[in-house]
Amino acid sequence: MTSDQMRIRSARAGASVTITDVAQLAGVSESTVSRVLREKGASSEKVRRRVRDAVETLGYVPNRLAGTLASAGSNLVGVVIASLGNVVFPDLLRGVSTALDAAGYQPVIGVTDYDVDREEKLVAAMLAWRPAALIVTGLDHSPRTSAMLRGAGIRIAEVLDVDGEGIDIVVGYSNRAAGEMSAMLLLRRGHRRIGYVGHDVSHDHRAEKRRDSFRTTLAREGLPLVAETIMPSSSSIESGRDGLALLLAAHPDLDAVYFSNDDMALGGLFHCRSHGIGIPGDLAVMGYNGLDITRLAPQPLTTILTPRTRVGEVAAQLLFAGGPAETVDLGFELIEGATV
Amino acid sequence: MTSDQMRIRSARAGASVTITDVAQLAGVSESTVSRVLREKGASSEKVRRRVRDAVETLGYVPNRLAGTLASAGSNLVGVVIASLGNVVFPDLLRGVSTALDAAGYQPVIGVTDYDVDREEKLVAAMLAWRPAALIVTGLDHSPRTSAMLRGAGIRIAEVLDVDGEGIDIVVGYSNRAAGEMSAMLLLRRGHRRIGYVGHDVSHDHRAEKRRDSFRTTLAREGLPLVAETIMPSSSSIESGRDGLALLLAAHPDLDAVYFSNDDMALGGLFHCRSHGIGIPGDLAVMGYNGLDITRLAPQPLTTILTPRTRVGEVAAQLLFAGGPAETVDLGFELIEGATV
DNA sequence: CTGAAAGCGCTAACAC
DNA sequence: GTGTTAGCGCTTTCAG
Repeated sequence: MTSDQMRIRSARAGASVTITDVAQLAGVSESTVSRVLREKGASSEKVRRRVRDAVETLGYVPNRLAGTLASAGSNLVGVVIASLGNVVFPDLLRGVSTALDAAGYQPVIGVTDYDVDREEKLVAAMLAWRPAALIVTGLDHSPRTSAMLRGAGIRIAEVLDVDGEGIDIVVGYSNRAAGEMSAMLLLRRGHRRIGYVGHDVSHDHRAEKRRDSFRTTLAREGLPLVAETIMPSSSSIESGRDGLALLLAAHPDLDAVYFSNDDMALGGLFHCRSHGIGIPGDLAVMGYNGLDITRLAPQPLTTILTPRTRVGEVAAQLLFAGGPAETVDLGFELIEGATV
Repeated sequence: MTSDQMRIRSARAGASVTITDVAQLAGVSESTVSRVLREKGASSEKVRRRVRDAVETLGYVPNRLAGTLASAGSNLVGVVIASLGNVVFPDLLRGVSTALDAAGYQPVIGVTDYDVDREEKLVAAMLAWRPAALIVTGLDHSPRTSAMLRGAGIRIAEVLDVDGEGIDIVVGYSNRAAGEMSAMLLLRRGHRRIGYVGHDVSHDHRAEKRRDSFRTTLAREGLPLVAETIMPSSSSIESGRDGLALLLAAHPDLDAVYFSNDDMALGGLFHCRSHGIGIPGDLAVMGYNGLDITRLAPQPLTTILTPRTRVGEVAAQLLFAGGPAETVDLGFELIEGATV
């Protein structure tokens, strides 16, 4: 290799400058460079200076792959969420990201799209990076996923749901309680002919729990659900709008409708507004999540505000707090808007 | 160590079963296990079976750290976004995640909160994991960040903006063109006393470009911006609402207002509705982004729809397409709603 | 305070 | 087809 080739090689080497290169340039051993860089163990001011200079001129970026392999212990935290199309998850991520950041960890995210098999694959893939911990959504996993999580030897946080058995740390709120509270509110306000409009919840266990509990509560109180429309797609404004249209076409006499979440409810409100249906006079509407928009609108939606960002924060903190396995129910807040 | 201790150790070892353990149990060499697992090179059915069984009974999860270090080449892709509080970024991530997924890569995300220093730190941190490629938002970086990106030796995609010089791959749309188009539309519709309500754009270069171009265009057409209100916080419905209130208090005679984005514009609409200001009769309102809600509302907002999810997809694809450095302008779509 | 040596768990030639 | 031998780039004892 000519010296020209070498120059080219080192120029384009970029990220592949190694600790050996730094050591050579600084005229010290690799272990010394390592110590200086991690500020572990003592070192003389002179050596530190030389190492720092070498790092600078070489543009050395430590290879954490190698570092982690050698020392065992990465700062990666896997975060497996169900979707990015539902504000709840970005909100959750925001909390996670903030807390992880403060603790020096970095999130690696994966999106399951509510698919159990994808969750399984994702968890396996994350585990392969030997993350420091893992955050997954919900308590319902495939047996293999559960087995992997249990056997991973790292702390696991399951979030956004507390209705069920957790593996280690669980942070969330009760979707069942939310469903029940919604039913009770509608009844208390005197509504008697109640319907439900939902998205496809066959894979969204949390929405399913809300619906089941809502139904059960109504039945228990002697005023069972009159009718329901389940849209085959995931939740969206559009789907809420169309869902309500369908439901009302078949049951024009309903006096209240519970939606699977705020996006759906918003669609419902839009339908009513453009069809001259008075709210809550002609029809009461209730949602779930407490999106900013539904709370700030001129006619605020009656809904339940969930502390999802806080859930992310708390989960991320608990992961590294060294405490025992525990379930933290952060609760939720009923927003008595103007639509019920 | 007693056999009991060993059992305990291996039981809790969980993720730390190594390829050596598998090799031993299967009665083959480590390289054979490696080959079987990666389906590279030939192997007899018998051996494959034994290896698979061993993997299963041991619950072996390959360590990608080691794998990557040995083979050079991870499947991680760093994604640096500005925020999670603005729908644009989750939407972008959705596209990225979909495309990456299809290609067998995994996103590692970092959030800068519009802070250049945090961006610098994040880029360094991501580079330390030797990602296969990197996606960053915008074209405006600190000199050190730019240097790192250039010297990383991997493909870089800069997204959501095409107004400026890119490093490698650039996918987005022109914020300047959007600002200009908005100004021209308002003028064409006969508005003459135009104001602007924005969030703090000192770190949000894309919003800044829209505003500057909007202003410049108005001035060029001889009808300069009458007044503007800049809220000190990041964009939100609340801040748009309060911003418009302030602006109108000082300039009640405005006939149109351009907002820094749809969230802000929504807040403006809410203010108008609760103060009896007719839209677009008394005041025209224009936003930017084309959120679902603004398009589906009974009175759809006049705005510009940006293809952010597609941007994410295209960027992720181009990263691994092996093509040359290029800039892809995906354009945007003017949504002529009912508020102008 | 600093250096030498031995791995971390895996892949990649190269033999056999 | 399968095993052997070297590392990948770093951290970590353990000497000195």
